[in-house]
Amino acid sequence: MLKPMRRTLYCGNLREQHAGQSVVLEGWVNRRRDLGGLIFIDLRDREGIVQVVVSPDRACFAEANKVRSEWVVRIEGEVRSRPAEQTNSKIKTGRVEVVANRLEVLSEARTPPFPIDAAWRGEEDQTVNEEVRLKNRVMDLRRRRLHDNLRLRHKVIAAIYRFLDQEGFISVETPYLTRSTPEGARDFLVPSRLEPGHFYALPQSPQLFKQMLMVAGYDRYFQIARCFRDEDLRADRQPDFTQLDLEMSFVTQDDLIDLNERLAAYVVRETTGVELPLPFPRLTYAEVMNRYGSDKPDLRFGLEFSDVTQAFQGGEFRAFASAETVKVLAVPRLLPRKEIEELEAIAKSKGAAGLAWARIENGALTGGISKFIPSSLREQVTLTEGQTLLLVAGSWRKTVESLGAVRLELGRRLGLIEPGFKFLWVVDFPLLEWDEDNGRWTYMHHPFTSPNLDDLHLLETDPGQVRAYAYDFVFNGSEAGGGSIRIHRRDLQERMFAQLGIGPAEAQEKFGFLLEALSYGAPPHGGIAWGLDRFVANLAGEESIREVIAFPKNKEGKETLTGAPALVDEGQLATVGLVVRGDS
RNA sequence: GCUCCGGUGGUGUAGUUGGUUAACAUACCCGCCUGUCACGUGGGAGAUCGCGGGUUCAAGUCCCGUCCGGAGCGCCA
Repeated sequence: MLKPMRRTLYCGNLREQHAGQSVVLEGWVNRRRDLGGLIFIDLRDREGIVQVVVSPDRACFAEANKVRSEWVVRIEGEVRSRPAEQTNSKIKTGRVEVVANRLEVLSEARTPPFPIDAAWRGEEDQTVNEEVRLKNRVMDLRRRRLHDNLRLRHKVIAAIYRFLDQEGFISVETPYLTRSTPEGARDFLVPSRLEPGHFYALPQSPQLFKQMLMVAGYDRYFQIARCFRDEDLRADRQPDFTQLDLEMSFVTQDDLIDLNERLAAYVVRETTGVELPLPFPRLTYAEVMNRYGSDKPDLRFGLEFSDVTQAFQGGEFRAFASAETVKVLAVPRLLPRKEIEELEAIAKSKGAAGLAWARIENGALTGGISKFIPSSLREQVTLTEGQTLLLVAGSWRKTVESLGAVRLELGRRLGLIEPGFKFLWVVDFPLLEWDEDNGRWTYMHHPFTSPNLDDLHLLETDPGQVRAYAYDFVFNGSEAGGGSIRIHRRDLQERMFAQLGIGPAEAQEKFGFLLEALSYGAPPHGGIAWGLDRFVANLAGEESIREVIAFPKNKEGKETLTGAPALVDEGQLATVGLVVRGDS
């Protein structure tokens, strides 16, 4: 009986300093190269790969002959420095190799459905259809890309804990089985067995619990919290996702912004080594909408709009003469007609009536609406040779949002997006916005957001003018977080509910527990929630948050690996008092 | 619910104005090979082109429908 071997270190951690040592390695066969009289095995574990040499004079040569990709083996051998001409600079262990004395197959493996090995040996992974990847997620997770992303995610979370602990924060867990509050997003419901016909809801965020923790005096709370929203998915949206949720008492908006940008800078430094200049730019909602047409502008490129409403006002170009807003984007290229039409389709999808254009060629405006462009336009925009002007006119909101979508598309198409991390704060959001469909005012952030006290007197008389103490945290054009100072006085919270059309009875029924908490001495407080998945995806340079989530759902909300959602048997349904209608 | 894009051996791709045996790389299987590191080399197997229908002498290719996937719109306090 051979004496049992135990792993001595990770394959990927072998270095020249280990030369001469006997080691035991356990891992997967990344690749096998059979030269006939000599076999090389690249052995892999989570830390990387190392080359193992098996020569024909060893008893284990026959075993090494059988081994295939992704088999799990244990190897005992001796570390040896490689001669200079035999080193491999593409891998960190490339200056050493392990001469095998013993090789034991721990598991055989089927041929993998797609290549696993490339990135581990320093090459680029082949792109594989995401459907295939998700169905074979275990094998996909075995690839280096996912290893790197999930470890980055861990490092981000660990850094968050270190920083917030240092700053005196306490992490508290709040429940996942909660009460449905049918405001905002659609809830996931969980039927109750003990009370058939009644339902829990999975939390869309820990919002109300953290506010109650503030009333209870915890002062500084945070949680890495899973949140659930039953809405359609996107590249940056999953039905269950992770927030960094935090809340502080006796603070102002500036205190929160300061703490959070220091946290962001710390996390980015600790995980990537990049130093973010502080403070981050702070732009008002009105500014970002007017200049970039988005409340989450991507500042990795310029291409700002100019307002030319005045120049066209009352002029001969009827479509623009009486428009509430006219905005122009001066694109530093002569765009072909076809491209302008594609951009127009984007503008129209965001509600623009059209996308007007003109080119500046040979010192003159030509094409499109060039003959209608008043000379006074030059007072707002600097025109230079080789530009294409793109113009939208209409209501303020539709104009800026549609031109904002065009700006973003141009940033991508023209390759204007600079590498790096661009953060900013968007502040002074409106408290309320008019809901066309329901003919009433609705909250922009959530109903617990405090109005800016300077605007409080307008709450009933001119609600649209009231600014909120609300702030969004934007990272490379994605909303990485959002927060607000909350209402901490019961009377103001009731006023707010009234303004939202939530009567006293309804307020009591749905939010009585919050109102009661507020009546027992609530401190001024505020907080923020970061979209952790988006934050990590941006750090990793990934387009989709599915790349930083181990077991994500696909576009249809299905988890194809295990097959969720799935039917359940009638007995299970009966237990919770449910019957599924055949027609649904 | 809507718009757009895609679906060809295990994987990644090519496939022209419709034309004969659906091509290439890689992976896989079997040989040969003692310094490779995407080893090399010789051979082999592997796709009814997502599915159904239509047009045509002839469809991977054109048309219609449908399924699956992705990007976006709506939606997401």
